[in-house]
Amino acid sequence: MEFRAENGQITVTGVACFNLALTLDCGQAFRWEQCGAKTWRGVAFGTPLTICQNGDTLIFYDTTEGVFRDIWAPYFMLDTDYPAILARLSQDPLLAQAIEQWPGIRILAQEPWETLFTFIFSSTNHIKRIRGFVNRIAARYGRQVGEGLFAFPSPEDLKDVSRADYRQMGAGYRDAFLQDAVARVLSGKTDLEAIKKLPLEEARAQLMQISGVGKKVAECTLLFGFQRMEAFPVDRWIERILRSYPEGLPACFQGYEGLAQQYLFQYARMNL
DNA sequence: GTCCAGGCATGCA
DNA sequence: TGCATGCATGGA
Repeated sequence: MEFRAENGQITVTGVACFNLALTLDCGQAFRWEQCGAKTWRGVAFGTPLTICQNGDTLIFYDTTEGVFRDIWAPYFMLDTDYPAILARLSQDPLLAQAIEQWPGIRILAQEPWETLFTFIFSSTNHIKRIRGFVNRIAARYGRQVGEGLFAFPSPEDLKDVSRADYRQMGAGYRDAFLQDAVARVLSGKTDLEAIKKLPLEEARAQLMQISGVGKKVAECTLLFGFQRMEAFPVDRWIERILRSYPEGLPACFQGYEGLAQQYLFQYARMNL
């Protein structure tokens, strides 16, 4: 990855296999808004960002080299060799088709807590509604970090939020789930830092101790929040597309099932 | 009005 | 272990 810093912005050139709009809007993250033809605005790790893509060039506005190195390069996985990974996934004909149709979807390295919380809310919800709820939560309980921009609230920030509060904000029956997640993390019963280091099976089992977290939400948390590329969330859409794989997942997915899953998710939502 | 959504917990066989 | 059902809500 090559980049240069000037005038308070970072310009990264020669970025291969990257589609900013698809990556920010494919249903893995819910806090990015399009604010121009090629420009998006959002917050991650308590840090606001405006970002623009022009071909294979990315421009990060109002940031510094330090913040770029510490937060945004890892968040967008700019050092990951996507061309090599996608070439391998393309050995599968259906995935090759999905990649050709929607090239440049990347996995975002999101915060574990935010990922866990938002995917607990995601069950039997549309992506649009998830976005609305998550942004309401951030605006009400998160620290303001810019004009109309809020950090996602920490478990500490949410410690006094009642079930009635969650209901009032539209959580529906998931109110108790969200409260349980906050309580477990605050009490240390769920240790997200420790889970990060566990083997996949154990990490999943730990997450599933939280009420409202089943296998699918756990896999989403592992994939999007812990960068476990071998995690494979199965929702209603993936369930449908799995009929195309009666023998199970192809060997070429090995180690990157989660990235393959994100392409299949896009393919299924747009084509089925 | 009807159907559905990045599911899960629970009860029952 | 596997299947059926209820769950809140708003977008399409």
